[in-house]
Amino acid sequence: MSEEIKKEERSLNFLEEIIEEDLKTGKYQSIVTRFPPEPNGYLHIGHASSICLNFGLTQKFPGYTNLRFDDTNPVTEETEYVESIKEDVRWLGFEWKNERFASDYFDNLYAFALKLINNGLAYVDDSTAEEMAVLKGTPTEPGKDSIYRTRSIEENKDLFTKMKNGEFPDGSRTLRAKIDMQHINMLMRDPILYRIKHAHHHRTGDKWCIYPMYDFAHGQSDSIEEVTHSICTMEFVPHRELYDWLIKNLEIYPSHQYEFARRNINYTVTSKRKLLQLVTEKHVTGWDDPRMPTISGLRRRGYTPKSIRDFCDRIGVAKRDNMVDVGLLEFCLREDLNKIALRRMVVFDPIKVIITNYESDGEVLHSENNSEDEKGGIRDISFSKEIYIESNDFMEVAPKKYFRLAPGQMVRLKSAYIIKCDEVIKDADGNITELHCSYIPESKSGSDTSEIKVKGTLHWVNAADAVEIEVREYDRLFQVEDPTDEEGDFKDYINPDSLKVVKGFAEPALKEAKLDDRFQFIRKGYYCLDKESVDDKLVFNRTVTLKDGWMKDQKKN
RNA sequence: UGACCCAUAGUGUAAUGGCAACACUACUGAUUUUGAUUCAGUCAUUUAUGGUUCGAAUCCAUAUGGGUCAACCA
Repeated sequence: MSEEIKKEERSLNFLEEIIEEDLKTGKYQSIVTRFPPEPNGYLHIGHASSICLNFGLTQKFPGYTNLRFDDTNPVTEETEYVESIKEDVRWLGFEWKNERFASDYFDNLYAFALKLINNGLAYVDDSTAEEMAVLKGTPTEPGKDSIYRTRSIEENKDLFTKMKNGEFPDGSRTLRAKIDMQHINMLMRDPILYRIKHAHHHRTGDKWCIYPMYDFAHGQSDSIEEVTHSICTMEFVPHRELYDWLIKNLEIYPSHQYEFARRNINYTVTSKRKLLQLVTEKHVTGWDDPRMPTISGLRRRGYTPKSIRDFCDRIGVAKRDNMVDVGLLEFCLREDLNKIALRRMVVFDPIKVIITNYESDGEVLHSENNSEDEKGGIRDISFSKEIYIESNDFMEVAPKKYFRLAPGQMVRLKSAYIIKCDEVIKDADGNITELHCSYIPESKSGSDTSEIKVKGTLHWVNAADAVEIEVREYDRLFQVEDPTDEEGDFKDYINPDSLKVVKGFAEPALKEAKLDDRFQFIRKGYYCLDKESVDDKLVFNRTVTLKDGWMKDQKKN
């Protein structure tokens, strides 16, 4: 209830305001949005923002959202990407009303082109790409008309038909809109509508050898689907004039384009071209490498859909350039994981502890799966005379306010007993080999009558049945906030320590881990099973560390 | 050297002519069988200058700064 109120009270973003106004004035009874990926790469965190926006709008207001693949360039697009995109959108928690492809509309688009030709608003140009570039002018100089601009309607029709019929080689001719070569907006200087590409299309096969350009497909597809609010990023602002020109001259359903600023996140890149480079040049293991900002990478890393949706919600939408701190993404992640992750104990860099006064063969203790979740239940953990603790949880010479184990100092073993360090055992070279401790029998977790107060609680594992696991510790992929803004190649700034593979000794309960489980290795971080994990070699990914105030203090001093 | 877009704490978003708000980060402190979580507190004269107005982050003008536009990519 209180959450609902909070939602209602939250102010609208500029797109929601536009929509609310459109609904209020009766311009629309309901709205239609679309998420329009090109199937030439995997979706990344930037797309998640667009997905949440487009689908979120039609959850908030009456209407629906289509998934439409912008597949007008057969040489770069593949079915593999279509499938991954669908999987990612679903995983994020959204369902589209209609699944469409721009290629579904190739016949309509061809007819639209004919209509423009018939109205004297499009012509076939025989210029080469180089000639066209010269005639196009520059942002500060007007362009010049092509000599083919004045062809007759009949000739244009004939030539365009022959283009379609495959009578010309690639690149030899284009169909262009006849607008204004002097136009201040470069996109209005007779933009190319169709180009010849004798290429196999992932859906239409070899039916076509001419393919429409983005500007002659996107807005038209919007219009065919009666999309009311076509939302795209700011770099398309100059395209809007052409978008509107085509809709007006084609006399088709008037969809409208609105632009927002794409979200940038520091310490990563979100450009398909750059991500593709990271994959093909093997800087990462693949599109779903847990260091990648792709949806599939984040998924494998252990991010939850909820945390990503929450992140997109929190960063909002506006029109100004931005660089969002990846720390916010991690905050959203931790917030969700804290509530759902199963607590487990794993020791990474073990040091043996012998509990000298523990006489029993061992016992089974109990620990809550998640102290944040009353319904999370408890699990068994075995305890005995020999255990491992983290070697950096012990210091022979402890500084002030060190709450961990040190000679003569007491700590609690999580869900077990309070122990005191009596003796430090070393080898001939002076390296610590084990610690001899004594335990307080009355301090057993849950039935503590010792009245001893300790400041520190350590995680530990039972030496006898600890399971060795592999842990992949991931860190940010880049060393600088904005790799594309630095001198030289962005790849020069890749963090060489973005992956560290370490060993861990886990409590046996982790053998039951499933791919969808989320764990918190107590006092360490959040982890999940990796898809490469097998029964006799468990592999975990570190999703994100726990916040570490102690470490921060240490670094300051 | 044109056109267009943008400018509010370190970061991201609010305030729609009337007390600059929320979240993250950072810093203090409390609680804690995770140095986590949780809780409490601290951190801005809204890019600049001028104008309109009883009153401006908001409207106007100019400047400054950042971004976009010259693919047969999307």
